[in-house]
Amino acid sequence: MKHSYAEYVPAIKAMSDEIRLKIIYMLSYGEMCACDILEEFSISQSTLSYHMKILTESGLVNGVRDGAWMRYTLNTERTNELIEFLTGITCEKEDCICKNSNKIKTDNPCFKGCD
Amino acid sequence: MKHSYAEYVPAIKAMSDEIRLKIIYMLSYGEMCACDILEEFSISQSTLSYHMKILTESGLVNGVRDGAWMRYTLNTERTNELIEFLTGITCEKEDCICKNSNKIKTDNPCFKGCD
DNA sequence: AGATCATATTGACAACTATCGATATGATTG
DNA sequence: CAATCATATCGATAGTTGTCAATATGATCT
Repeated sequence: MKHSYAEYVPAIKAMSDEIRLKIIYMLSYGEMCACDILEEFSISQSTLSYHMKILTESGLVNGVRDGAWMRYTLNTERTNELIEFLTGITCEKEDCICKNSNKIKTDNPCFKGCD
Repeated sequence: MKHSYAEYVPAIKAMSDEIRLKIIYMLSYGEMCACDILEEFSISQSTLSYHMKILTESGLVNGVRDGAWMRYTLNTERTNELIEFLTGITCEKEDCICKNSNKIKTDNPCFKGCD
């Protein structure tokens, strides 16, 4: 497997913040505009804008203008790619999730594999 | 699903660095001592020690003393848990990896699911 | 015990991050 | 077009990060 670690660093960095992690989770339920996201946090509007920029520039989140609003969605293609990457680099050998975690195996119809 | 985002932030942060990502990948192939890891990078010994501390304190990596050496292994239970968490928060709805990525589904015997 | 090897800690420092209030931009609405 | 609403950018600032050289600790081996 060929990995370009540096390529994924900005996306991982984008996820390494509690606020941004929550935003990702919120967006996993569907599209939201900035003002709706803002309501969920006690941060200033400029701070949210900063976080949204990091999320969109990392590719994890798509933002499109809709009139005065920004409509944000999760870029699930990108998040899936990231999870595949992380699965790949952590899951090479014997202790792999694919052999040892029956929990996710039985609970989830999604998890596909490691290598 | 109940998430404690803050709980995972240190581990994600630990992965948000190219050097540490590579170390994780190297450890996925099996145990290594600090001096072997050091050889793969052009950083000072103290800098590696700093990175290993972040990795072990995040729980992603186990370190045990073996005489003068430190033997490091990947904590796959923890990495699996993290991947399950990330899968969970990004994979709630329609565009989930479980429905759309045939690649990982067919390639990998591991990926289990989302929710 | 003294020398040596492997790793950790310390102190310094430049770069980066998260935050805010203030201000700017861009769109909508009267 | 003026007012207003939604979002972005700017400047300042405190805190965090990654790095190194120097030093300390801890183990091994004469």
